[in-house]
Order: sequence, then structure tokens, then C-alpha cells
Amino acid sequence: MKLADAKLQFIASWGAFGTQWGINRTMAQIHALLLVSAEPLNQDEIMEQLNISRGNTNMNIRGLIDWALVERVIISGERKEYFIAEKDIWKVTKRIMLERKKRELDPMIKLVVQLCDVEGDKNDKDVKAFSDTIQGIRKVSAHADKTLDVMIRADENWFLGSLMKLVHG
Amino acid sequence: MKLADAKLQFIASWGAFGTQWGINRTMAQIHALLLVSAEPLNQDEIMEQLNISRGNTNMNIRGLIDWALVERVIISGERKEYFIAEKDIWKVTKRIMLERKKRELDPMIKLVVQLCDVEGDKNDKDVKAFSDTIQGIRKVSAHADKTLDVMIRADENWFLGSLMKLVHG
DNA sequence: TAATATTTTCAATTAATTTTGAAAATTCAG
DNA sequence: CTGAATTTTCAAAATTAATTGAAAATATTA
Repeated sequence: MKLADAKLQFIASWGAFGTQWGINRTMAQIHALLLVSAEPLNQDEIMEQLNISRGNTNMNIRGLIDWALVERVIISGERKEYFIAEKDIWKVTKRIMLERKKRELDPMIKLVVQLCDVEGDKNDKDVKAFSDTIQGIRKVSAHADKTLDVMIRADENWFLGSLMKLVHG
Repeated sequence: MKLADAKLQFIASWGAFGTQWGINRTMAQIHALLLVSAEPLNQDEIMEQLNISRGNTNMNIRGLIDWALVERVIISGERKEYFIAEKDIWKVTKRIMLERKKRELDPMIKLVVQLCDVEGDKNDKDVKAFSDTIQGIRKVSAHADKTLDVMIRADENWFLGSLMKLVHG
């Protein structure tokens, strides 16, 4: 397969994946483009390669910077801003885990803590059904919270090596 | 807090979370309602409690059954179908992990395997940038695949206990 | 500072997704 | 079988999200 075709397919597929994990198509496509570019790109180059408007490009680059997946780089002698993606995929994975934890898990923990005691007879089946579910979510989400903290702090080799040992020994 | 209010807040919040992880609001709300119900509910009861149409209710119950988060139950003497949610939150978590792995990780692995060799000089910086990124994704996604398999197969206590030992020892 | 290049914003448009509700299909009791 | 109850489907409507493009803001150069 030719490089140009492979790039196009990668960008298209990464864009489709993005929509599944709550990132919009354009943001994921810009990310993909930068991931496979040897050199930093500026806004105009991104617009042209992906056929998207200036506003869209700008907003989604900012989004990627917020997720810490992309950063601005200064090229001396150039007036325009250039952008480059973090290429270490394990770092990318950890940043996405961190961001999603912040947006999804942390609010859920806050919710169940807040709902964990309701008025009423603990033997009433409705009260019990509610409390049991909330307690279950509380327990599992607290575990997930710890687990993710460890994974996010971990070095790839350390973590995966240990996990594999865990699995096979 | 009163049970009725707590239920309403749980349903509303769970619905909002759902939209973040790619499940639509209604599906997440039906799931929430069933999670905190002591008894099985039928379609009409769900429609009434959540103020949603029959078609919407039906489609989303089916969706939950596809995800194996809800199942039909027969109540003898009743003509209508009743529904009940899996209440073991660790099982729920594993089913969601399994489903998302199937929909998100497996296709990604397929993609990078397909793109992993491109024509051209391995020393060309553009070819190299592309291959390095694809290889990186390949490596991390293969590890993630194994890790998730282990977690999904694992018993909660075994897995989390071992992981905690790993962290603290 | 003025002129120009570049980035950012945001109201209006377009596209994608969700929801409705009524009709069709199915199931079940007699 | 027949008819009523129940479930399912799906085209149309409503809602929500993404995108455009031009104007405003900001930064840079001379």
C-alpha cells in the first residue's frame, strides 16, 4: 500500500473511532494527521489536507491542546503557529485515560457519595434496592479510581510487565 | 434525601453520563430506572415513569438486552413482558468493557495490522513517521487487548486484590 | 503607529442523532 | 380460527451537535 493511501485510510478510520469514544470526527482526524506527520503542520496545511474550514480547524486544535495530545511549536522565521502531536502512544493512552477519568468517573463518584444515604426503613425492599445499587457503584468506582491512578502514573514496561506476571504466574 | 428524589436524581445523572460514553440518554435512563427498581417493570411502566414514547422505550430496551445489561423475565399470569437489570455492578462493568472492546479496540487492531507495512524507503522521514506511529498503536493496543481479556475474565476480588498487591508491594 | 498577517469567535447553516406515534406484525386466550 | 393485547418497525418531526465563513480580535513587522 502506498504511503498516501495508508495515511488517508488511517485518518478516516481514526476519525470514525473518535466518534465512538466521544471525540468528534474532525478532532480525531486532525489528531490522526498530526500523528503521522513527520514535520509540524500549521492551520492552513491542516485545513487543506482535511478539507475543513478555518473555524472548525481552530476549535478542534484547541480541543486537542486541552487534552494535551497536541502542542504548539515555534518555527524560527515563521510567523504562523505550527502544531505537533505527542507521538508516544503509551503517553497518549494515559492522557486520554486521565481526561476521561476526570470527566466521567470523578463525577460519578461524587454522585454516589451524595446519594448513598436515603431516608426510610432499611428493610423496605425499595429502599434496599436503591441503596444496594448505589453501594455497588460506589465500591466498583472507588476501585476503578485507584486502578486508573496506578495505570496513569505507571511506566509502560513496569505496568504491563507486572500485569503479565500477574496473569501468568 | 427522600427515596423518590434520590431515584430521580440518579436517573437524570446516569442519563447524562451515558451520553458521555456513547450510550444515548434514554437507554442510560432506562438502565438506571431498572437498576434501582426492586421489582421487574414492563414497557408501560417504564414509559410512564420516564415520560417517553412506546417506540423509544422498545428500541432502547432492546439495546440494553443486546448489551446484556437487561433481561426479559416472565411473570406467571401476566401477559406483558417484564424487564430486570443485572444488579451486580462488577458484572455490569465487565459487560460494558467487553462490548466496548469489541466495538472499539478490535477494529483498531484490525486497522493497524492492515496498515503496518507501506511501500517505500524505510529511511524516508515520512514513511518512518507513519510506520512508527502505526507500530506504537499496534504495540499498545495488543497490550490493552490482553489486559482487558484478563480483567473481563477475572473475579472482582481476585483481580483487584492482586492489583492492589502489585501497587503496594 | 499603521499596515498586514494570523488567530479566534460566534451566529447562522448544515448534518447527525434521537424521538415520536401510528401502522404493521406478532402473540395469546378463548 | 378470531379478536384483543402486546410488541415491533420506521418515516417523519424534533432535537442536538458539528461546521462554516465572515467579522472581530490579536499579534507581528516595518
